[in-house]
Amino acid sequence: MRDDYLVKPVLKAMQVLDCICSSDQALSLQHVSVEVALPKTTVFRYLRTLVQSGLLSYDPERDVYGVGLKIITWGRSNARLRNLRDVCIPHMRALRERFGETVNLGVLDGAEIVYIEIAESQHALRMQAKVGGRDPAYTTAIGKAVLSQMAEDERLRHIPPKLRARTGRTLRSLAQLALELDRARTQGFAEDNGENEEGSICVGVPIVDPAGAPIAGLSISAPAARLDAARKAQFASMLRRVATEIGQGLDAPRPKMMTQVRRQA
Amino acid sequence: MRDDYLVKPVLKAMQVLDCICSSDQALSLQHVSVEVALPKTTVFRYLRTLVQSGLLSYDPERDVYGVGLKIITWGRSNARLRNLRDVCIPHMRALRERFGETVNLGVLDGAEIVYIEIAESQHALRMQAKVGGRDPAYTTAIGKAVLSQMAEDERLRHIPPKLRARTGRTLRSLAQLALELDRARTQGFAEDNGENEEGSICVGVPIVDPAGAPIAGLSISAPAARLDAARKAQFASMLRRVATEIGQGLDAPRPKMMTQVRRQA
DNA sequence: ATCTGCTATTTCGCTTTGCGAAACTCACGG
DNA sequence: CCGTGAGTTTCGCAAAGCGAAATAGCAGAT
Repeated sequence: MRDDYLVKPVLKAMQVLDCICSSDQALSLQHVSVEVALPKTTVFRYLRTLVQSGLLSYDPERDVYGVGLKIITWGRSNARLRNLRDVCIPHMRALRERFGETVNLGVLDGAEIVYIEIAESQHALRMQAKVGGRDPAYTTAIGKAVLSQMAEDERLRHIPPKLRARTGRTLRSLAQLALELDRARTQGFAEDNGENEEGSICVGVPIVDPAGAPIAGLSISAPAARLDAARKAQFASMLRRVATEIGQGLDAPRPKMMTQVRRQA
Repeated sequence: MRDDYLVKPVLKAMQVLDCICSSDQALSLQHVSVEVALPKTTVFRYLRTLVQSGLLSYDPERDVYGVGLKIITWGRSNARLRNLRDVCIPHMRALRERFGETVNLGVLDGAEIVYIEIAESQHALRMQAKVGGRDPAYTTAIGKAVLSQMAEDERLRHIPPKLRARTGRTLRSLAQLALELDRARTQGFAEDNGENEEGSICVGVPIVDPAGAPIAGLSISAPAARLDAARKAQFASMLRRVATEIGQGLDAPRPKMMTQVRRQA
């Protein structure tokens, strides 16, 4: 969707917002200004405006801007994902209880997988992804599972032009990746043998909605030491069963809309 | 912080964003336009711009706009809160194991308490607040605990002019509330006897940082049937112990800043 | 105490560019 | 086949966003 309808102040303000929200600490005007490469005055105005809107918080003591609480509220309130999450959580908990390993739910965003729910293993040694965290799609089991369900052209839009190696095992070429995805599609699940994180193995399956679109992926991850071939196969078949069940339990892709207006201006 | 430096396009775009993010379903242009009371054309431009920035998602199939994934990522990445959460979570889990009831962590935002972490009871009958959810400060144990630590003038800025009754028990007058807050301060914990949710009882304590500012509150909630006076007292004393420990474990309120610039423009 | 170098604010005039009414397109559904 | 109601595009005006530069405020250093 290219566009001549972009409002520049908003675009720039969103850059500023992104800069602050992506940082792990509150930032000063100066800092933000150089980071987004916009004039100090401009950034100043945006920061004030964003604070006013409740998206950012301002600490007058230290003259720094941080993430506002409104965003935290929002982060949890995406209907489509909440629905997905609500459906998946019980299954994920059950899988964790049964196998004792971490279960991850992720969706594709551009070329990245975003984890939207995680049921953590109770083992002391466990994978530590975070809800909201991201990994390249092509290095993860979830990502590969989702990609494997896509048509060639669609797929390419979710793979970066340059495959960067995260570990020694990361696939380097598109050809290798295509092969791997084919294999994943035929066998019904994808694997990640330490391609994303050294020593961490994942088995992932796609979740496809009733219309056949792969909208998310489910995986179980564990340290290589705890995951031999037999256990991996067991995980895979269990994941597949769960994923198809979930897929059928999802809203058909045409929910109701626009019943009435609520809030006032 | 009143301001003459507000950029109107940004302000209005944030209204649009808020409208979508606060809704539990994706919304059409038309819908948003009437809800925020801005001309169709204007809203159209903002929506496009926000999609472009990755804050909103667009479903061309149904012509509706929803919350973008970026926001979910952001929601989990507030340094100050993450720090607070990281410190609190183990304690909260421990409390839940020990007492079997739901433990809530909330911070004050304006006149509301926002729950930023919850350790849920395993009882079938349990309180069901959600992370990111909000309640008026003056009706909750966490809110009252936090308010009780504030000076009179500061406090007033976090109490709405009109106290609306959530249940038959909700305090109706500022005088009553002031009395209750005084009691909370002297006894070191606050109570909510079904004032926020019928049949739900809470015990809450403030978490104060090393500088003495009440930055959050911790509470245990349970159905009235499971929470007699003795158990309530037990919870309160345990909560107080935990809260002081947490308070001391927090960053002293003057962290380091602005070491160097990272991302490029 | 004064200076110095930093930062956040404020001013100000230019003209960019955001605005929204109205015209247009397009897909349904009667 | 035309009406209805949605999203999209056009267009000309002047509101208002812009950013250089001047100012103020606050450190720590001299």
